[in-house]
Amino acid sequence: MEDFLKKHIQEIINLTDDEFEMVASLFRKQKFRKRQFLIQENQPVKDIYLIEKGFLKSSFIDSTGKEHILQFAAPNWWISDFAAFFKQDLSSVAVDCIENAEVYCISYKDLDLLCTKIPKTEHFFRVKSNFGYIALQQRILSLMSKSAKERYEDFLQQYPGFIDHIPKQLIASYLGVSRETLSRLYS
Amino acid sequence: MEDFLKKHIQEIINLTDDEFEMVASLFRKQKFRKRQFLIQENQPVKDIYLIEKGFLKSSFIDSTGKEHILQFAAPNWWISDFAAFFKQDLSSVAVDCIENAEVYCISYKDLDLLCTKIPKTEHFFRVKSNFGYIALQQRILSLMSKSAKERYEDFLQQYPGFIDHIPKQLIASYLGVSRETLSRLYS
DNA sequence: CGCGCGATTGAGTAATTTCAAATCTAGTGG
DNA sequence: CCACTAGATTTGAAATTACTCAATCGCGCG
Repeated sequence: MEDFLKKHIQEIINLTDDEFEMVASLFRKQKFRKRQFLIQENQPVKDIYLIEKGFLKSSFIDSTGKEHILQFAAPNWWISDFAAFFKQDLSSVAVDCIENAEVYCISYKDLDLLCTKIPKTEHFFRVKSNFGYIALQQRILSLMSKSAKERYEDFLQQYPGFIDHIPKQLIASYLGVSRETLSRLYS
Repeated sequence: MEDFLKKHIQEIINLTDDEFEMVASLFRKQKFRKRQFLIQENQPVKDIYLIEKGFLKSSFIDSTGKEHILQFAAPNWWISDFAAFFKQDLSSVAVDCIENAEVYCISYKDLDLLCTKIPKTEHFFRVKSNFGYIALQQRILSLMSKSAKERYEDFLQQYPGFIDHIPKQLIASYLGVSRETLSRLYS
């Protein structure tokens, strides 16, 4: 039934059926429509979300009103305002749907409970966090050492499935350039 | 004896004396001198390092030969080529000392062992990883949404202890601007 | 004292932004 | 099925920002 969840977790750890029962019981399934917000600015962040279907983004509006994309999320990716979630603070980042989406979510309390009851799940989330860290580090290096064109080509190569689902202006914002500049890269 | 290590870990988890014995037995203490490398490019990365004394940096040399600072590390900070370490791959990042340093290090195998034997330590490293992720996310936002001057002022405010230990040209590289630009900010 | 390292300054150049307008496209309601 | 519209992309031109290259300056350490 919760086949998606099971497969996702078993890419990293092995769980018994009983253990998985507990895991599944702590996740809730939710559906959202395009342009709908999962998290808006300045609100408590209860959950982190694992995407089963659809595309989402997390973004930050700066003091001049410009939107900066922190993250895209495709199926099998996690998304939230992780800073606010882990510090149990108010959000400074918004999360919304680029396409209709179906997600599994888990609350801070339940995540904590899960990690305490089943240490293997704590391992799962440590590994996920490590890889998230590594990905962000790569992105910082890319922002600092590469031209807009190189960053765009790397993006296309690294996430070939994204281009068909995400408007170019959002990709521009993710890459840290204006949409005009991105548009001019191949002209 | 390993008082530093104990204090550092107990900021996040509580360990019994026996548990701490095991922890301490898996860390090794090392000393390095200014300009000495802990990790050089294209080598296996055996360890991650917790700084007791001194200042270090991790940096990446791009295709044009320019150095980009990924991270500084002061006492109580961890440093390594985390990407290479967690993927057990060759380093693409170098780690070296800005000042003479004393560090505790632990190998991949021992870290794994520790997390398996004492689940609380896995929690410790998950929390550390989460906070590392959050810090990198903040840095990405800063790189994308702020001017060089704002980034510099944020840096000074966020890490007031660093300015006395780290040459401005390295700070410039960390902030993603040329040393000349940083020098011109207040003129 | 001299050398190496770090910081500064100047001038010209390259890259990207901003603002404005035009064009293209996909989805929606009639 | 078409027309309309909002969203997305492209293009142009001017302005801005930061970079590069080069030279100079300052200083602490051996």
